[in-house]
Amino acid sequence: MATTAALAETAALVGDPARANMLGALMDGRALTASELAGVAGVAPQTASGHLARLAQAGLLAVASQGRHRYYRLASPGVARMLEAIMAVAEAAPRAVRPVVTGPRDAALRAARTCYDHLAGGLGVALADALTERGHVELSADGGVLTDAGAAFLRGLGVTFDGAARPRRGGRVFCRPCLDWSERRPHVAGAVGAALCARCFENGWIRRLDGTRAVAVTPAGRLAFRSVFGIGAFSPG
Amino acid sequence: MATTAALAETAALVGDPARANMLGALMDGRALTASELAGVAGVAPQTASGHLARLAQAGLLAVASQGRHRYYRLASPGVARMLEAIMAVAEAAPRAVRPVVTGPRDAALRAARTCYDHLAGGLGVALADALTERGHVELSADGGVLTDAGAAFLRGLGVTFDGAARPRRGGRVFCRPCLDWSERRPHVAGAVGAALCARCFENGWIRRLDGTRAVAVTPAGRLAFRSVFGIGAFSPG
DNA sequence: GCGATGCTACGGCCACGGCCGAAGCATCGT
DNA sequence: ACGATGCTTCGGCCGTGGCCGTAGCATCGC
Repeated sequence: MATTAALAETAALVGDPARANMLGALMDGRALTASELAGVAGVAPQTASGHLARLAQAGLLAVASQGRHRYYRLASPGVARMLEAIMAVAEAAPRAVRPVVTGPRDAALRAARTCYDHLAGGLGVALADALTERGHVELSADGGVLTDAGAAFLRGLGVTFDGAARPRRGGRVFCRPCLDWSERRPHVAGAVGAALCARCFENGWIRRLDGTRAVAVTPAGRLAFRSVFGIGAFSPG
Repeated sequence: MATTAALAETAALVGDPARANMLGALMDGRALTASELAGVAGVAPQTASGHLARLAQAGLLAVASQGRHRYYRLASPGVARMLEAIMAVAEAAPRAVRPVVTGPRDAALRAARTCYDHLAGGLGVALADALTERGHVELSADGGVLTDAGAAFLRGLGVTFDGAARPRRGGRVFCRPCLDWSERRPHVAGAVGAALCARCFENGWIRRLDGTRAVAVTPAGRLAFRSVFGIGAFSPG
């Protein structure tokens, strides 16, 4: 069976620590230069170059040359989903041998971060809880849906999603649940999650922290999340 | 960041051809013995034993001793989803270098097969199309839902799903869409897909083909799929 | 009890692949 | 035009890990 060979090839690409570091750094959906990726991977530029070429050729990364820089990003949302799925399994693994001291940077990641195109961590889960509590979304392990009330609510916030993601013939707007690796609970992903996240950035409610996936809630955002969603403090862990 | 190390470890486990063959053989949800898995992997028993021990320790496989046999199976649906996600990315890769002669066995797999606990391939997609056409389910890339009419329809067929999977407070029954690697289109997975698949086996509409994931449609099944779902012939490729 | 079967543990062989130094091209700045 | 920067290619070193032969332990059949 030829298909398991392809399975092994793709998995082996992710299975190298240096490449895994690169992919992890790209999971927030941004594009990074080869040098930056060499830095996060902890390898020399020429080593990183080889890794990036392989990842691009395999269709995991897309590359855009711009001046003398080359920007690499995840080739598709499917790649991000794959990485999520692997991390979910890895996280579920018996942790016996790995107490893992979670440093301060890790704490920031757990509090609030982006996950390719949507929000995750404590903030992401709190938003999902608030939306669920008010009947705006319904989530389960198998899927999720944005209710009519939820659609109206988000429209009121100025959140817009392209019509491409909604099923033809006036069906429902689905929102993909994404299992959070730190919270172990689902949060809102898919087109709805991406649009909501984008709006939060536009409104200045959150901003990126240094050069990582972690995001910080601004003072304005703190007010907004409290008044709009009823979120006071969200669990940092 | 410690999390990318776990990502790499898990991916590396899948990234070996022998182990990938084993995992692929287990994707239909059955449990196989160590010897059988050594056979599909094409390695000696002692080599397979080492691989299986590593996969089990990492939480990818569950093992049950029974007499002098040891039965290995996927540890959770999450592992199956991870493998699906990797195969989806691998399948989307530029195929330039790989014309891949699809043998007769491959053709049977493409026509109809199980995917952990539900139906995939030509039959799975045809069922999803029929259910969608009649308004019984709605599917999109981000999620899916079983309509009230669909729930009644499946109840009439004797399909039963446990209440655990349905969200609390009388919400909708979701059905997870699973991107088919051969058809490149979504089919019905999740709790609904699993229950429907189980019912098809119970009714004798389909049966397993030799020792693979492929299934054959019985004469009775051919009649049933035509009369109940309006499926005449489903695409073999 | 005895051999056969299924599985696992150990040891050594070997090769695939990651790593960097050196060198070669592009592009940008002045 | 010149050097500096960013990226890639090539070549060789070396360690990790897959592989099987041999051996050891449990279970089954008679």
